[in-house]
Amino acid sequence: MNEKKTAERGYHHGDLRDALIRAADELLAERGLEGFTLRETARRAGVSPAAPSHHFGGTAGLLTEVAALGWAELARRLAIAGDTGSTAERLKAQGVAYVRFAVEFPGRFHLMFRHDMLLHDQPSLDRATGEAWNALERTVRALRGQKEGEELDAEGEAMLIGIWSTAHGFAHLTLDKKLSRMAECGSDTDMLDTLFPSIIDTLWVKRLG
Amino acid sequence: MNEKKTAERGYHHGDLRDALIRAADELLAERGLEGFTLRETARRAGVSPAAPSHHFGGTAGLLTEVAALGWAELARRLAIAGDTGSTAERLKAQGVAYVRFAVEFPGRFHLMFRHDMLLHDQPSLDRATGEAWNALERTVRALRGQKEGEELDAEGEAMLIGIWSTAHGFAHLTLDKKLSRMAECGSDTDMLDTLFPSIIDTLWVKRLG
DNA sequence: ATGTCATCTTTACAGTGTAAAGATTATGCG
DNA sequence: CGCATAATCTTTACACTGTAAAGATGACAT
Repeated sequence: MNEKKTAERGYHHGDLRDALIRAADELLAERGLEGFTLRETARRAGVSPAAPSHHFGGTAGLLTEVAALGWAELARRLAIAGDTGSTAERLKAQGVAYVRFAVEFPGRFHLMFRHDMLLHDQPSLDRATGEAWNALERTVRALRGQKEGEELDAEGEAMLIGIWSTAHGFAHLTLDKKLSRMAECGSDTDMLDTLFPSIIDTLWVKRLG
Repeated sequence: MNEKKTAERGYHHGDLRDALIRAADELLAERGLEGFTLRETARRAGVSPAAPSHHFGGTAGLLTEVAALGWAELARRLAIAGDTGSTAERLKAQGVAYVRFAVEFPGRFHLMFRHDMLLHDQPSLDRATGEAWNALERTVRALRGQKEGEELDAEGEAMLIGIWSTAHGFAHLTLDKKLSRMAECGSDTDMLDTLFPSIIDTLWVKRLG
């Protein structure tokens, strides 16, 4: 670990940029987005409160990099989930993977959608977001028997945004503990493993054959 | 308006509790949830920074009352939307009403689901939340031809949480500007009036009617 | 009228993000 | 090698935040 204090380390950390991103991500995992502070991140990296601003311009700059990592990880999982099985099974697997990601990393997940906290001129963020989106689009395209090249038709677009909205809404409602009161499922894993798949079935699979 | 300064008003406001709730709601409407501060709310009500804590215990207590009002307003709109038309049309109308509420009052909407910002032992909040929920449940029950008394069956519950998740996710994605990049719809009203209804159609109406 | 109690203010404290200026070290160039 | 320059990090300072504690005020019942 690179946790030396200033006295023994000197002024130059050597890998501060990455160390700050890691520290921020860990802090997010421990305390959630609302427990995040820039100063605590700096503390964990063993530097002064103003050090992060030099590398990222400010809080938003640092969080944008963390969000980009989150999107990349989500894209990776969606790609894996959309890799095997029938198209209907893939769609369900991707939905489950989406919600699972949100439940496993609530801090990252919330951050990724906080438009007011991120810098949207950052190419790293845009690219990672696009990849996650494409993973879903590929499955819908396959479901509708459309080639990679041609533009998705209106109903395909409705399906794409529809499935995303469903998974996204379910994830948010789960994290905000709005479902625990009405569904007799106890834990969050119950929700993920039984309730959500049954919703996808009811909404999609049963009707697509 | 009850905006007199301390000098001319004296110590007792007379209606401070309600005035603070109104001021908080307006501040939420103007600057969003992230722009909200307790001190600014107090400033607008013309009282000292510590005055609100006496009535609400702290920030969470005040916001809980505002959230309860938000839930009540949402419940009112859902009840109206679920009042006329076929069951399928009612379901669509309630979905649209849900998203419209979110787009019209982003601050309220975000607050209502911020589990970490609200006091959940407050009966006013619980009651208002339950009413909104019931408005949706009534429609799903009608859709499945079930009486008011009997318990909703598994598929009905899946539909209920499914439609809610879809509307909720779509609302969030819209507010976080995640849909504008891919759908060729320009404004948020476009999303509401054309894109979202088409999603509901694709997901529900076409297959139930 | 008088004491009690709710209401609001004042004061204070530990936090926060970040701008500005200073200290230190790496690095490229003669 | 010697040295200017630039990059990196620290220090200091400021305007905020929420809220706890203690003091001031006035309404109200006895």
